[in-house]
Amino acid sequence: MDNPRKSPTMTDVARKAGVSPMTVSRAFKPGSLVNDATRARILAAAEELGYVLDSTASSLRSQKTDFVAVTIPSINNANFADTVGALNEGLKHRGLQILLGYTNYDMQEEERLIEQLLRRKPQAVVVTGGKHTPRCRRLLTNANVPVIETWDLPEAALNHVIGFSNAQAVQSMVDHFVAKGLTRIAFIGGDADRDTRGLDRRLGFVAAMQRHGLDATRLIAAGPPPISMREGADAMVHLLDTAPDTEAVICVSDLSAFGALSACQRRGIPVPGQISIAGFGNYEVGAICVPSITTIDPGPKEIGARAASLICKVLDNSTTEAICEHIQPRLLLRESSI
Amino acid sequence: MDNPRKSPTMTDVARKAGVSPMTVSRAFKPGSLVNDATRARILAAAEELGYVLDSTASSLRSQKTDFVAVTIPSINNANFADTVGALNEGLKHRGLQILLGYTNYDMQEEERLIEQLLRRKPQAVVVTGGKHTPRCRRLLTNANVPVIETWDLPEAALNHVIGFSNAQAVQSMVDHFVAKGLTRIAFIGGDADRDTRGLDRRLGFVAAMQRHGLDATRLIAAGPPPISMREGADAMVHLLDTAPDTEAVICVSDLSAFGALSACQRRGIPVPGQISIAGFGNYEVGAICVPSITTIDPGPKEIGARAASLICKVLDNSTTEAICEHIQPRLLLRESSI
DNA sequence: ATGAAAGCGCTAACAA
DNA sequence: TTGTTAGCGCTTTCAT
Repeated sequence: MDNPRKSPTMTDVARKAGVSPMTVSRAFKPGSLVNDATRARILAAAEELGYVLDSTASSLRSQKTDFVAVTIPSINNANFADTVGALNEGLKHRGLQILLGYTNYDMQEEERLIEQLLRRKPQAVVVTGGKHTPRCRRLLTNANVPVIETWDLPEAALNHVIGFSNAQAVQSMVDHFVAKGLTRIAFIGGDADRDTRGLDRRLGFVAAMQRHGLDATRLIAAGPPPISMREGADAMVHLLDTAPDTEAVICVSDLSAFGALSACQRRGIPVPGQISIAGFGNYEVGAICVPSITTIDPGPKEIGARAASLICKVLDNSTTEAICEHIQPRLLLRESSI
Repeated sequence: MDNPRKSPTMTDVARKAGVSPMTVSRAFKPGSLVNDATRARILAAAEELGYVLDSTASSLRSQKTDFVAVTIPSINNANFADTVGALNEGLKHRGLQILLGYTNYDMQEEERLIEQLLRRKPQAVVVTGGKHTPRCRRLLTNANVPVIETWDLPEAALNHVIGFSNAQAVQSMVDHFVAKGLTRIAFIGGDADRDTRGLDRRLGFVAAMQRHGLDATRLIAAGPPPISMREGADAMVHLLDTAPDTEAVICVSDLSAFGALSACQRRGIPVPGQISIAGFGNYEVGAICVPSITTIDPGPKEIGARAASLICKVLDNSTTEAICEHIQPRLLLRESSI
């Protein structure tokens, strides 16, 4: 037996198969010209030796890592998970492997993460959101790879964009409620200084309310993101205590909306009889619960799928032109709102 | 201007800072001995050039990739997301980067994924579940890196294990219901041939029912995994139609349990008044909804945190001894069961 | 269809 | 504290 700590290399396989290392390399590359019999002999030798191709060496020599770096605020969020899932689905056929990082809704953390991920020399970068630290922007620009900002419409795009306006989406929800005759409308969201998409939604709420000449001060800050069900429930309790005449609540996400709904149910407050509730994101819970929750579907999977297509296109053509694709969020009216 | 397509290398930085490439290398390695002034000069030169360390080359030379390969059935599952999140948290301080892959509850896909991930030469591998194709087992064994199987207690462990018995956990739930005097108990889960943890839970249900001398044939197959809220709701409708005298339902996860609960609410069937419901996994929805859902908490974060600790320990000591850590799932009694 | 030579960018090992 | 040499395992390039 040889030393089990040392893995076999192409040279070992080549010797065993009676060919040169170069031929082994070709045998492992799908589209290349190797005699069928030779290839079979090589693959058999490799299997017998337990040989596994070393992508590290391959990447260094060919200057192609087949990595795509992706950052999302949190791993435990079904919306971002859907985007990453669709992205992965669209990339894996090309042999592209996602390198995933979590920013924890923090631009400083994003900067650290991007710096670390860029060292792996990804062939494309997909980030969530359109706001970044100056150094992060510099790092991404210098990297000379396609960058896609998602889930937002940045003021100054780094490169490509696949997103939508969070503010506008919420404005359409406010318009819907106002058209139904509701005027005392509240917003439940996270603290303003972290989650920029959540902040944009709040700003959209305030802008729309002011446009309608309505009171835009029923703003419940539910703490630092992520704002999930528990935070939504607590915020609703607070709202019911401080502004019991509220007619409708728009929540930063379906998760907090479901929490808010549950808080109403525990207090015996009919939804939508006394209060209408709306969320954001079209999470599964909002479609299944009773009453189902009115929401906005920003198409998380579509964002991921389009990002994958764009990456593939750019890597083929090496197109330099920056693309900006707008996703149109859909308003889904359900039982939780009149 | 130089060609923007070509990134600067250590040699470029070294020339600019007036030192040798080796000193630049040391300057970028946190714990190493470089004159403070020299290091400052080097980092300034690097920043000015927009230099980013190339981990690919570094990994090849040092034979340390700082990758940890992780496979989970689905990205869109809060339990596995919690495990990966805790794993990431425990690894990032050491500079270890997770390489994540999704098996889609398919052992063939897992084999393909593991083969691809092993080419990246990870320094440890964490897989979900204890059942794998023979070739997958061979690949993992040959890789000569620590392997951790999680979320299960494998019959024949590959190496390390951090898990629990899915069957036993569900048996304890059955015992609880039986002790309460319930006898007509059903199980809602996915088709038997894919999700092995789900299958184990079903087997645990059947074993416990038979041990109590009860009818174990109220098994609703909700289709191929992932079984989520929609599938749970549909399965509950089917159950209510075919076995309306059922007193309790145990679901393969809290998501399907919540779907089942919603189906009952739509039919006006009181829970737990007429039917008790239990889930698995301690997802947030089950804690927040009304009534809250009785469940089993298998400690997803604890699994991830322990896996991270184990990896760090093994990479330090290069301990060869295989560890098997049992997690004790906790029964959480809530409002959905009497 | 196959092989030989060279080198991707970095760091281990040794030297000063 | 810093420098020199060599080479990690593979693939590009050129040759046959």
